[in-house]
Amino acid sequence: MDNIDHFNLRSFDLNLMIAFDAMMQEMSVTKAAEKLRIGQSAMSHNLNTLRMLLADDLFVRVGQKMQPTAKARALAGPVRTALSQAQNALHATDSFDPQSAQRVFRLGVTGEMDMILLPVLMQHLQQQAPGIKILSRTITSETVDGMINGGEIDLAIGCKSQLNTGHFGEVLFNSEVACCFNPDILDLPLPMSRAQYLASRHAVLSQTENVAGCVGVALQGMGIELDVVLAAPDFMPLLAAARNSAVIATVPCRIANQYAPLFGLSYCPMPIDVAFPPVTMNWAVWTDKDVGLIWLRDQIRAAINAIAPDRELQAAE
DNA sequence: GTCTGTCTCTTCTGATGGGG
DNA sequence: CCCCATCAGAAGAGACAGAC
Repeated sequence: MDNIDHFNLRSFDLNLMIAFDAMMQEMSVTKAAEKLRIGQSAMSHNLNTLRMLLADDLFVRVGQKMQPTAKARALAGPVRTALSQAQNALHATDSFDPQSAQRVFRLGVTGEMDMILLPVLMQHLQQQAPGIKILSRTITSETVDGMINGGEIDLAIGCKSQLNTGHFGEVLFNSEVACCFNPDILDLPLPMSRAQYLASRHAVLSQTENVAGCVGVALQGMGIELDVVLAAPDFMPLLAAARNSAVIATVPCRIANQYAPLFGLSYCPMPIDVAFPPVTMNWAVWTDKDVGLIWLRDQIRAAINAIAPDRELQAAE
């Protein structure tokens, strides 16, 4: 604690970190102000103060939205962790020792997070909490409310930003997708063009009865029809299909980065700019008094931060 | 050492203008 | 038209000096 620069911290109001965190979640001065129950001008002033203190624009206006700069994105994780730790220090009424704790945590995760988060999270837990066990349950946007309300799962991680009242939630990262294909079967360049993407046949994720999947539905909203020939609730069948047939598997960038090379697939960013729902973490209000679960929540944040951001995706053969 | 009055600074709101 | 930045003014908190 002796090396903390109290002089600099004196000029940095903790509320500015809260304002920054709200901006990262809302990507809008107006919405962030509403979230913190202050006026838009006060929020704008907070942002301006942050810009001066950190010598960076932090958020730049692009059309109707505020886009975070590289520095803002780099600060997002550490700021959220610091706020969480401060909150824990103020509210914790019990103690939790990860090294000695013996406990089973029940995580509700979507297929995507199953494959992205759990390998990294387990690596963290093996080192820091050898007595902790994870019971992973598959969730969908339809089942998550009932499972978290019924106590079947402790935390829910996936693509659903709003649960019923009585829950806390936060955005972990924004979903971006990549196109994976077998270069021995499909003669496509890297990166492929929008026209080449639309002229191909597709394998997409779908957790509903709709064969168009979340990608097809998002494109339908833009007036674009995708030729979907395979819809599956998990990503492995999509990548396997792309390996064996002339289809493009559209999957989250993190999945493409980690798993496309294992299937011998080439991949590149999706050539159409589509806004998908962000990946979120949700938990019931009562769990906020559970220091063990708060600790796990912070481990999940750390694991997410340890995974390369989607924006780093480059076309790869 | 404690209390009180005054000044200064910070942060807020509401109004308004400008950019996309 | 929506949203952000900026300005003027108000309110509250903190710093400081003087009185007791």
